[in-house]
Amino acid sequence: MFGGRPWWLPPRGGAAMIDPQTLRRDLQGVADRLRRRGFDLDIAGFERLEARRRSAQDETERLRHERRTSSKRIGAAKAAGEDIEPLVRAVGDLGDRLTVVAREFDAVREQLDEFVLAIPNPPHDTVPAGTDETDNVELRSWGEIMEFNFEPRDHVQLAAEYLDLESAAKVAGSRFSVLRGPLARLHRALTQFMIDVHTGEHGYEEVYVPYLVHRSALEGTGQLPKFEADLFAVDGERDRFLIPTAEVPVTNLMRDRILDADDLPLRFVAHTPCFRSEAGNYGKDTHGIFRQHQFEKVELVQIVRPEASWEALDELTAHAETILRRLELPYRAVVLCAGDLGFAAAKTIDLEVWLPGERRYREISSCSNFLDFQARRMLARFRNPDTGRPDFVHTINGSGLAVGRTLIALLENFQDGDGVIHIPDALRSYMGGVDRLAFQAT
RNA sequence: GGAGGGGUGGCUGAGCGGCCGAAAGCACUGGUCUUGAAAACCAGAGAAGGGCGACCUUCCCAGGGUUCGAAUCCCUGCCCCUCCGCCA
Repeated sequence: MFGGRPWWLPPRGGAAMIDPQTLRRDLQGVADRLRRRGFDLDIAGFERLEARRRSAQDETERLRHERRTSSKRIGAAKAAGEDIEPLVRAVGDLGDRLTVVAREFDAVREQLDEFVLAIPNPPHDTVPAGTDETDNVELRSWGEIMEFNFEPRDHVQLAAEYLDLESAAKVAGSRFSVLRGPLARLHRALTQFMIDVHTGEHGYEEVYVPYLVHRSALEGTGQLPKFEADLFAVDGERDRFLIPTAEVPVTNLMRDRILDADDLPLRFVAHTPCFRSEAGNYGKDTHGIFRQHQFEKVELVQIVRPEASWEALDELTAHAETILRRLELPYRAVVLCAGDLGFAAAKTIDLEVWLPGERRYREISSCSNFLDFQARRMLARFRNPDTGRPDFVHTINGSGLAVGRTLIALLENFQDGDGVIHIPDALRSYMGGVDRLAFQAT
């Protein structure tokens, strides 16, 4: 009614993340769980806002009720042919008083929305304690780490002939890459292979989605409002951003919907470029194409009923692992500790592939269960047949896999010391049948 | 870019400044009937928020305005559809 709320924002009340009821009922409990991930919830601040909200809402609704009943009475009197004037006069400055308190109510609500939108998802109980990646816990590992009888090269050395970082820098700056010839084809082959496995064997529906999205979509999945610095905004008359992951457009397909329970679970796979400004990562991974402003990713998204989400996380993680196994790439799965969790995730399992060039495991996929955190923000619901009422769905996603990093892993793991890269069986049909690529390594 | 027409509940679709949270149909839930199901008939049922509760408030694309009172009237924005032009 008052205050400019941009059209692209979700309806008020949907703009929560933690269930506001839970927040009010068990503020201390929520604060305790959030502390595990290093988030300090301002309890006193919240209670102050809540107190203001309560009185403002109370007064607003009381005045509205009064206006409603008076107006009805006037209508009835008019219909009966009576004199309306005294009744109209009795209403007096009701409208003005209502305007004042309603403005206060709106202002408080806006502050509450802001407050609540900035609260991350509390970690699930099974998430290990810890503050950073050194506290993550390995769950399992797979594959033999290659022992070379020569000094393994890294991907930049191996692919030098077809990896043109100078040209990329010339046209776009640092952290961009140009791949040529067989390298570009290998990159494309990987993408096709991944999508085919997920659609053909894992039951995912392939979707093609926008690479530019509204602010509201990013709020829905949790990248905004807190992490605007990580995104590329597009200058122009409207608020649009390049997607940092396909998770954003794909998960938001369910925005503002009430799904049939029979339609769940939904499984989507999308191949998109991803754009990240990598602000705050200035000195990190500057070598090669490991960390880029633009990269390709095949993303898996599942929309499931609440009771099915933990099983779905394991399932989706296994789907991503399938790609690594088919490509014969050694990897391990680690569960992120509370302090290393992303803003919206309740639990995350990272897949880390072995990179001989660095002699260590590096992240190649990140699979998360968001519970109803994202669903609540974007109003994604299903009609619960048990109650007949709409309930929030749970959302899960993960990379299956990051294509550029898979390319790195392939080059580094399957080098033979003479500039020859062996192509794993699973990929050969996508490479026109060739089983090796010969590169002029430096 | 030019000209028109529209945005109403899970979906389709009526709607007079007060009797409209909103007809009707579909879908849904319960009941009758049936061995069971379907069909038919009867009944119920929108969403969000607040309150221990009786109950109250909000919501007809969004924002603003007129009015005692707005789904309905006015202004602005967004989106969709049709036609013309342009274009991959």
